[in-house]
Amino acid sequence: MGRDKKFSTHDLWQATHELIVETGYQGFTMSLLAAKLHVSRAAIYKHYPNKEELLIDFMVEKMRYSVTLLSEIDFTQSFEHQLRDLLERMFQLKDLHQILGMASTIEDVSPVITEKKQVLSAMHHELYAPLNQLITKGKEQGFIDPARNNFLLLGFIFQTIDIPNHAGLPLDTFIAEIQALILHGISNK
Amino acid sequence: MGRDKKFSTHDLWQATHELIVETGYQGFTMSLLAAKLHVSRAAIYKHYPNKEELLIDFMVEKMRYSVTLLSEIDFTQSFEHQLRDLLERMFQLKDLHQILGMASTIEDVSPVITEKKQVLSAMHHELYAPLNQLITKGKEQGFIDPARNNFLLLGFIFQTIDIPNHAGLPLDTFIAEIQALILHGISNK
Amino acid sequence: MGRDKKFSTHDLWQATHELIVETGYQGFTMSLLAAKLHVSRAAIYKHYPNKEELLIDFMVEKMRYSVTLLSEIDFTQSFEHQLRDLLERMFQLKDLHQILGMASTIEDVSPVITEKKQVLSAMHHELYAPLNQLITKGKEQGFIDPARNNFLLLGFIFQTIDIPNHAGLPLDTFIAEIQALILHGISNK
Amino acid sequence: MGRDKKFSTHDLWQATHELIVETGYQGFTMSLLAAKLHVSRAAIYKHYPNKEELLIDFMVEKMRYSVTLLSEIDFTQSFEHQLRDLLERMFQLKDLHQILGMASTIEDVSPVITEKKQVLSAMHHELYAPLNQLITKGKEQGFIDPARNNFLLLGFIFQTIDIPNHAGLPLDTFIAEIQALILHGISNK
DNA sequence: TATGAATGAGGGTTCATTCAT
DNA sequence: GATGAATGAACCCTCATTCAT
Repeated sequence: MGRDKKFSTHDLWQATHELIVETGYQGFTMSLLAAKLHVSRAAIYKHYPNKEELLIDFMVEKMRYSVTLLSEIDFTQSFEHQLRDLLERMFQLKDLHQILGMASTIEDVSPVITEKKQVLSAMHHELYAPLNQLITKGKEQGFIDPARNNFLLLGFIFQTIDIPNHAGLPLDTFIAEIQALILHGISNK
Repeated sequence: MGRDKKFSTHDLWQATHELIVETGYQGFTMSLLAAKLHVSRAAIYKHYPNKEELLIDFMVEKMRYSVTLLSEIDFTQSFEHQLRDLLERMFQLKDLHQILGMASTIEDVSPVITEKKQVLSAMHHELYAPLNQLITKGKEQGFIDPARNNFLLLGFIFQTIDIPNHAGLPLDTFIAEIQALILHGISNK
Repeated sequence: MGRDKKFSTHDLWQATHELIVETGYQGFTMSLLAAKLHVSRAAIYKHYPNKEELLIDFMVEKMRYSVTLLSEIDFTQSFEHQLRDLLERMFQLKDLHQILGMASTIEDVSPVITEKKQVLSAMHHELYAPLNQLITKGKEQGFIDPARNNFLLLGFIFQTIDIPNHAGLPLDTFIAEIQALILHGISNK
Repeated sequence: MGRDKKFSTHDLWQATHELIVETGYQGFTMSLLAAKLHVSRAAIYKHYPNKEELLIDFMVEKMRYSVTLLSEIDFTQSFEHQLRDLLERMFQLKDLHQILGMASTIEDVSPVITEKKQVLSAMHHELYAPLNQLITKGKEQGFIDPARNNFLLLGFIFQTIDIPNHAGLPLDTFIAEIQALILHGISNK
């Protein structure tokens, strides 16, 4: 019963994803979202009780996907293969990283939000785990100087992945280049 | 003579800078800016006809400063010293880089804005010039493989500089680490 | 077995009554009403074309009941018994009186409404009839000074009945007290 | 400096008073209020940060005035004069009583509201004090049976004052009639 | 000149009502 | 015949901007 839906929850998240990437958190409005979905603003409130909860749920979902994706890495590979594997997966998560950074700016309009923000924060650590694991492995196997600060290396990798592909390289080449930069920087051997 | 101005253009830009770093582009409001200047909102409109133009001009000004700062590098130094010099200067411009990234999100509310955005975009290239020059030098002197794509290397350096200092390293150490990462990546020599 | 029974007009009025007492006219929403009936909002529109008409009809119905109840008084009783009888009946109509007071605030969204509001207004006079009759009787029998204004006495009785029972007296005692106040006011004999 | 005000705080309260009497709490909207003041909705927010605070402040002010007015009664008068005095004062406060009844329905949108609601509640008791005092005096002087419940008598007086003057009696006569009804009810002496 | 006052557009949200299955 | 989905108007509130002193 009831008439056909004009948009599914999946559509909603898809549009949310696009919009948040385009406008950022502060520029994200229900009007724009509704327009993207060709739907009235009110219709969105049938799915989510308010903007904050919509965004938080969206982020949690994305985060869950990210954590899963990164945790599925085969840890038995060689260091270099594992790095390559990781990079490829992180590429799929590209704007996600950006999106998740916005989580902290979501206002605590209800206890539900506060709670979900904490969940999100906790998942952030899970997200780092495989990377940390890889760095540790690199240190153990002599690829990385054990004296180096893990936070710094983590930040370095995250930042490097976000290099914009202004040169328009094919994805494969681009990833290979990124990997080379991460491993050896700009210097000639 | 007229009465004393309550705030100078310099004050205005100072306040704008602080506010934009604190709140981001979308969180930037004329109310907050006026409050920071201890001035009425209306007063700001004596200087600038609207928020967009104020921000664009602010960015152009910052950009001009950045271009100047980077162009003052001593090009006669060795590659490594020049890199270090450059990094230190880029560190001074840190939140600037972030600020300039917002330029594209400024709405084209008038042709003046559109035009100034183009000016800004053009200056972006000037900004890259010293970096590009450095890379070229590196290639000539055999530090960098000449086959490598300049855009990529540029992006790499910009991104690496933006690594957040979560580990809380002292600035000097931090810059040295950044330089090492740029030059050699995470690998052990 | 069969499906759940849908709601009857009686259910509708029952729920309307409860809801309007709980929330008042302005707080009355179709959502709340539908929830009380365990039915979709749309279902209610099968019975009534809009909120106003529903409420007006509800009020007319209640009014009809009230008129009937008050007109069934035995007019052959003594003045005092008749007063007591009347009071007891008016007590049964307590929240009704309150409800009917809201009628004037219903918006004239359609001519039908306007018309029914007039009907309601006319019935108001019928409602007063037994009371008026009683007052007249009281005047004839010397209980009430014939010079007194009937409207005033009517208003007095209506208001007195609406005294809130903050003291928490048992109903019987409460009615007796009300009657005493109506007859003799606060003065000691 | 700045241009002339289109409306003063006094105008605001005047309009608030009228509107709340006309529409009740739930029907009270900022749009209607702004319209009554021939002003934009936004302008009102220069005076009060939100609807609730406006209404609560309005009520507190009215309550303060009421408490003052009632507490200025000369307690040395005879019981009957004091009653008359009180009634006349309560007549001035007529719709106020109705207004204050709405206080409890104001939503607690901020701690400020919650606090002011408590203040209001406390003042309510102050408001009753002179009436209570009068009743006690009446009991002591033999005008009122000491066995009678004070709450009931209070309620009775409040309700009686709210009798609508449908008969259109001149105020003086009307008050005299009210007093007579309070003292002796409808019965002939 | 700088200001306080006012405004209109737009943001989030709710609600009566309509639509289409 | 009842439902879930969708809508538009209206609500409260904020913000960039203009007005008039």
